[in-house]
Amino acid sequence: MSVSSLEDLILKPLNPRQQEAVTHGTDPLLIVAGAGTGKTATIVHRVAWLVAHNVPPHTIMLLTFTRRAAEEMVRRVETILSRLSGTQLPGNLATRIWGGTFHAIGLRFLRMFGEELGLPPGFTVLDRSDAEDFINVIRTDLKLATTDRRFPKKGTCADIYSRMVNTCLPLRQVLAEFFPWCKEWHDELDRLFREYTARKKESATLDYDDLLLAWLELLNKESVGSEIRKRFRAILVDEYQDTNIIQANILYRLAPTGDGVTVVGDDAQAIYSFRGASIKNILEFPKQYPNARIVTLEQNYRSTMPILTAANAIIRPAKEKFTKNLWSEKKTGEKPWLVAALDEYEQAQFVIRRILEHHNQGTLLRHQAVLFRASHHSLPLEAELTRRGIPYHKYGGLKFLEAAHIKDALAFLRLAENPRDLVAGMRVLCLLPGIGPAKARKLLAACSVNGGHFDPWQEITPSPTAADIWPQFVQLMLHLAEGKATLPAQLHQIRVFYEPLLPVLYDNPIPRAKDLEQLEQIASRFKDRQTFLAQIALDPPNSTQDFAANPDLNDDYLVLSTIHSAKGLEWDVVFIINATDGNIPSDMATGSPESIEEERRLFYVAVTRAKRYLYVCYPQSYYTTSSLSWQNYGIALKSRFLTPEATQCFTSITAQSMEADDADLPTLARRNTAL
DNA sequence: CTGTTGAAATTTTTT
DNA sequence: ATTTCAACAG
Repeated sequence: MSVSSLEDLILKPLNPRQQEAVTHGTDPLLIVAGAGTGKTATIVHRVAWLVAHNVPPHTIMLLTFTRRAAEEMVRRVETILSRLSGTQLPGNLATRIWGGTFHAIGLRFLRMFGEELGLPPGFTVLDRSDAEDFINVIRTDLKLATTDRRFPKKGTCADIYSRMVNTCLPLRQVLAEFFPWCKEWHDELDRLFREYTARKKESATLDYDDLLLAWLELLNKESVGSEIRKRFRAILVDEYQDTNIIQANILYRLAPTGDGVTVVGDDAQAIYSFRGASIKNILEFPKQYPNARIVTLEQNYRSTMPILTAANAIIRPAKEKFTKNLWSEKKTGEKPWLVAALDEYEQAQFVIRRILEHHNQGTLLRHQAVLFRASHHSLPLEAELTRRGIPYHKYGGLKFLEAAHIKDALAFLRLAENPRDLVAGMRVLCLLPGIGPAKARKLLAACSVNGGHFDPWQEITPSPTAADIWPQFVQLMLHLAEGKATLPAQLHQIRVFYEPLLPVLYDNPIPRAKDLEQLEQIASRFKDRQTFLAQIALDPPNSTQDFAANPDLNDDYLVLSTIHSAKGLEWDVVFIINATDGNIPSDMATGSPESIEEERRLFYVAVTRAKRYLYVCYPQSYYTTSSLSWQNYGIALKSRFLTPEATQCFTSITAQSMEADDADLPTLARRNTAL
């Protein structure tokens, strides 16, 4: 096939603006892509275009926000190219394009060149909760729990630390701006963080933030930096509005001239400033790269016009820099609904009723989603869904891997991989009867000498209570450290040792044991332990609790998601619940004008997820669920973002008026028999 | 030093 | 409802 007809085929499905972006040359390119304007398609086709123009896949880097996004894009590029050329492309593209999150790709380079920074080859990655545990260990060591006032919780400490790193601001300023209630602890926190940094080095562990910092450091090294730079001819960054300063620096160090750089984003959808993301990155891209070209995509392919009108009205009061006005060819459609409910219970009833009605009319459950600001907002709804046997998957909530017993099992593996890993070591050792934090510390000190080995443990009997189990434990660790067994076999051995401990350690040992089996299953898909551990730290699989009452429905489930986790996704029917002032915007974010602006964008992101039907619901009062509750506001108002102008774009109703007798409420079971 | 119990405090979103 | 901390028994 000739190049020109290949070009035609790549460009054919695209609109003129998208084509412009796809065919753009090597000067830096900023694609300002409004919600639903075919951003992913544009990136995918641009990569395909590059490959078709003899840019070798292994010289293309595709940086995305989630691992899943990267995988999907690379897969789509592959599909396009193989369909168009009619032949199989040389090699497996997916493995040849450098696709992944900043963190994942950073890790890849650190595995290759980490020694240049003095990183030991077996270093392990701490996920968020590991980092918290680590901080907690140090916090008790430093005896920061004084009696007069309470020290911030480990999670808050980790938040503060991470914010400090990702925004490159001094601790004092971070506290003043984002954690004013912790200001008085400045000196203690400072000591804590210094110690944390030092101990991470000692234990050969990197947290998420370190992955970025170390990657940047690598790029700043003359030899490695140029070695990495010369490997790449094209670098594409998705969701650029949600990158932070370090990430922008990484990009700059990867391609100082901006040659071959494409960034894609939407300043109206910047919602990750709590993670240190800086909207300046996208706004100042044209300044940083003066020869940059800007292409704006405004034609929306996702939603109907009435939904877009509402979305445009919601974002209008924001001070967007790259003004966009989304439009669609789908002129007709139902106006979105603004639903007032008496309380959360009535809201849940309404939502479920509507979901079932849409389902009856042929919309699968998985094409419908309920979105909310904070993970716990969905709890009343979940209770009701469970009661009625409606299956759902929740995203952004608790992860499968965060369950204590799963973390335990993984800690065995991590410790075997890196005997110096303090968090994993503490975790594993404290599981054994008769061993607490103090003994665990001593034992870890004994085995962390000369790079770390478990041999010294063979000579020790740590305590009478542990006398029985200790030799077995040491055998297990020695065996795992040898690394001869396959990964599933290793996990199996861990299970044999660990499962008998479950009943002593936790309630419900039986379901937990089942989870361990499942973990073994998951592990069988991975080649080696190191990859498995890294993947699982960087990309924890979302727990998919199956509440399916009916096995036929196992493959269809309603989606519940936080708005943050809904980024980039779309559904036919979208419900936004708890759209009250105090939830959207969240009470915790009303401190500064900037954070209120971010909440507005968050609401905008939620609204623009809907393709055909949109319901924005708000309960007018809250239950004072328990007298213990310190949040017992009686009356709630609808979100301040639902201005009169925005409200006009909705049909206002009350949940009650839609609610008929419970008797004619459609049920999943009844409809099921009809299928 | 470990493991348990009860009282007190408690700020969302996630790679 | 959950997490943290202090006090106390073994």
